Amino acid sequence: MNVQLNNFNSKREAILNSTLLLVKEYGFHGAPMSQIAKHANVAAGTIYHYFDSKETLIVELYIRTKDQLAEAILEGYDESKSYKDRFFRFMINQYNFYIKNESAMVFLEQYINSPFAKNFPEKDSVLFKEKVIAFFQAGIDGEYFKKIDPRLLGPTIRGTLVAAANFRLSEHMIYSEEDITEVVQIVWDGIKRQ
Amino acid sequence: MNVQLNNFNSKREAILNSTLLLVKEYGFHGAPMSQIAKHANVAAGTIYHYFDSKETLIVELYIRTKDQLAEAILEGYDESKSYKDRFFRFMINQYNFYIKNESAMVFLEQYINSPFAKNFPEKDSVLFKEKVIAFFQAGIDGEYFKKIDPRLLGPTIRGTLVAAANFRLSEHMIYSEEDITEVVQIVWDGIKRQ
Amino acid sequence: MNVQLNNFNSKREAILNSTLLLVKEYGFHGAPMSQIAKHANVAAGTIYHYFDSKETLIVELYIRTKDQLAEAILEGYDESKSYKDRFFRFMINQYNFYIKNESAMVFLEQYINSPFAKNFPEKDSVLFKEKVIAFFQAGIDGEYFKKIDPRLLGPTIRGTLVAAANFRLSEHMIYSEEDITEVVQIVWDGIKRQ
Amino acid sequence: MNVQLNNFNSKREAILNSTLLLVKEYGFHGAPMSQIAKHANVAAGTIYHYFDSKETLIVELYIRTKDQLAEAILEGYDESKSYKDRFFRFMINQYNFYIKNESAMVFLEQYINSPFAKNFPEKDSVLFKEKVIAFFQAGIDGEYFKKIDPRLLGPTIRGTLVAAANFRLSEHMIYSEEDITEVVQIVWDGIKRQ
DNA sequence: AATGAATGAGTCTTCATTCAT
DNA sequence: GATGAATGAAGACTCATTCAT
Repeated sequence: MNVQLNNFNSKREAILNSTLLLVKEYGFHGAPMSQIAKHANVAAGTIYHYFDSKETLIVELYIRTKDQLAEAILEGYDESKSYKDRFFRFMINQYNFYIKNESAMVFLEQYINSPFAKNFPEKDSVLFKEKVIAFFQAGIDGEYFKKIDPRLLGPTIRGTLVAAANFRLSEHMIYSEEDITEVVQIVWDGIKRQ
Repeated sequence: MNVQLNNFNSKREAILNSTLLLVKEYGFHGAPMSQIAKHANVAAGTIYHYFDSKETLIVELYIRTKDQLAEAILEGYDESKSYKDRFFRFMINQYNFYIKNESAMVFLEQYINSPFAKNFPEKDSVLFKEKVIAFFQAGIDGEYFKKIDPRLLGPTIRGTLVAAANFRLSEHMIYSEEDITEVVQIVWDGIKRQ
Repeated sequence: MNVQLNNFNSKREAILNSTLLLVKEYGFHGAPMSQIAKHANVAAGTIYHYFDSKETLIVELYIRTKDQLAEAILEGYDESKSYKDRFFRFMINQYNFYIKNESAMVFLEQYINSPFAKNFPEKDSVLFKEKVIAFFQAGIDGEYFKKIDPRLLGPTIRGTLVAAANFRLSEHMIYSEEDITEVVQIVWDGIKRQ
Repeated sequence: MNVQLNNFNSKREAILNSTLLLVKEYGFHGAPMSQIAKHANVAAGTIYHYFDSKETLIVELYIRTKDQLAEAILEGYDESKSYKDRFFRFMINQYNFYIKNESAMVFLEQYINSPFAKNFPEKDSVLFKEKVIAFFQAGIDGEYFKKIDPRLLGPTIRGTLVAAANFRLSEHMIYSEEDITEVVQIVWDGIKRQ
C-alpha cells in the first residue's frame, strides 16, 4: 500500500547514500555520476529523476546530512538539566555521531571547505540553525560562555570535535566514555566564562 | 649568472602561486591545468617541466605552503621567553598568517579534507613536524597542557584558529591585537592543564 | 457513444498539435518526446499508443499537415471559373493558409529540407498529389504555363509563396488583398506562357 | 614556410567540410561531433580548439558557405553590361553554385529553416549583404523590377533557384545552358516590371 | 487505455597529458 | 627550456523508448 512511497524513498536514499560513500572515499571529483549510479543499483539517468544536477545532488546531500547531525545532537535533550549538562550532552552526541558516521563527517568537512559552501550559503539545515545554533546563542546570552560571536563559536567547537573524532578513527581505537569527556572538556574549558 | 636559476624559480613559483589562487577560488576540480598555465603566464606544457603531474603539483604546493606556515609560526622565536609566552607567540603568528594568506589557509583546509591527505600521508612539511609539532610535544611533556596525544592537539588548535580567521575574514573586519588574544585565549584555556 | 472515439482522437490530435508547435519553435532536435507529452497533457508513454516512434510521429504529422494544406488550397474550388481564376484562387488560399498557420508552414519547410523527406519519399499527402499537383499538370497540358516539369513547378510556386508569407509574418504586417494579389502575380508572371 | 598556416587552415577547413557533408546527409541532429571529427581525421577535442561549441561551428559554417555563395554569384561581374545581363549572370552563377555544391545548398536550406536562423539573425555573410542584396536593391531602385521589398525579392529568387536545382539534381540530369536560361527566365518574368 | 519511473546508449564537452617544433 | 596544438578517455547529462501497474 505504501510501496510506492517506499520505492520512491528507497531509490532516492540509495543515491544519496551512494554519493556520501563515494565522496568520502574519493572526493567530489572522484565520484562520477556513473559510479554513484552503479553503487546505488540504479541507472545513470535515474539520478536525474530525483536531482537536477550533480551540484543539486551534493547540496541536498549536505542538507540531509546536516539535518541528521542536528537530530543526533538533539537526542535525549532534557530541558530540566543544567545548561552545562545539556551542553555536554550536545558535545557527546555530536562526537558520537562523527565516530559512528565517519563518511558523514568527512563529507561535511569536505563540503564546508569546498566552493559549494561559498556559492550556496543559504542552502543549509534549518533544524541545525534553529535548535543547535540557537542553543549556543543561549549559552552566550546566559553568560555561560566567553563573549564570543556565535558564528565563531560553532566552527570552533566543530573544529575540536572533528579533530578528536578523526584522531580516534585513524587510530582505530575503541573510544570510551573517558575519551569523550576529555575532548568535551577541552571545548568547554576553552569557551566557558572563566 | 644566476639569471637562469631565477627564471627557473620564477616560473615554478608562478605556477605554484597560480595553482594556489585557482584552487582557493574554484576548488581542485575547478582549477584545470590550462587555467593554471594561463594565470601563470606560461604554456600548458611548461608545467610538466616542473611537475610530473597535476597530483604532484598539488602535493608539492601543499608542502611548500605548510613550510611557509611553519616559517611564519616560528618567526621571532625567543628561547628565553616562558613556554606560555612562546605558545601565545606561535598562535598569534599562525593566526596572522591565515589572515594575511587567505588562499593558503583555504588551500590547506581543502587539502587536509581531500583524499590527497589520506593517500600521501608521508608527504608533509619537515619543518612543521620538526619544529612546530615538537614544540607542542614539549608542552605536553612539560605538563603545561592536559595529557593529550599531540596528534590530537595539532588539529584542535588549527580548528579553532581557522574558525577564527574565517570568521574575521568573512566579516571583513580589521583584526586587532585584542581579537587575536581573545582567540588564542580560547585555545589556551581549552588545552592548558587546569 | 463516440466519446471514446473523441477521446482517442483528442489525445492523438493533442500530441500532433503539440509536436507541430514545439518543432516550429525549437526544431526537430529541440522537441523531445517528454516535452511533446507535457504540452499535450499526456504521459510520455501515451504517445507510443498512437505512434510507433518519434520518426513515425513526425512523418504522420507531415502527412496530416500537408493534407490540411491541400484542403485549404481546394477551398471554394469552382470548376466553372477560368483556369487562371482557379489558379489565383489556389495561390491565395495557399498564401492565406501559411499566414494563418505559421507553425504548419515552418514545420513543412523544416521537414522538406530534412533527411526525413529524402528517406521517406513515398510518405506524402494523397490529396495534395491527386488534386493540387494534378491541377498544375492540367495547367501545363492546357498550355497556360511554360513547358516546365510539374515537379519543378510545385517547389517554385511554394518557394515564392513561403518567401512572401515569411516576409509578411516577420514584418508583423496586416496583409491585405492587394498584398496577396501582388505576390500571386509574381508567381503567375513567372510561369505563365508569355 | 607557411606550413603552420596551412596546417591551421587545413584542420579548420577539414572540420567545416566534414560538418557540411554530414549535416547535408543526416541533418543537424544526425551529425554528432564524434562523427564530424572522424570524417575530418581529427580528434574530437580538436574541434574545440577552433570552435567554441557545436552551435558556433554550425553558425560559422553557415557564414562561410554563404560567403562562398556570394563569391560564386559575383564571379565575372561586368559593370559595363546591362542590368538585365548582369542579373542573368547572377542567377546563372547561383544556380551553377547549387548544382556543383549540393551539400552547400542543402545545408543552407536546412539552416535557413532551422531555429539557428531565428536565434542568430545578425550572424550572416557581409559580402552577400553588401554586394548581392545591394544589387537587387539597385534593380528595384532602377525600376527594372516590380516594386517589391528587397527582403521579399531575395527569398523569392532563392526559392525558385533552389527548387530548380533540387529538381535537376534529383533527376540526375545533365544540366544544359538552356535548362539554366529557362529557370532564370521564370525568375525574371516573375519579378520584372511588366 | 494511460501512466511515468526507469533505463542506458549516445551526446556534447572538458581536460590532463603528450610531442613536434 | 618552452610552446601550444592535438589527443582521446572520461565526465555530466539527455532522451527515445519500455514496462509494471
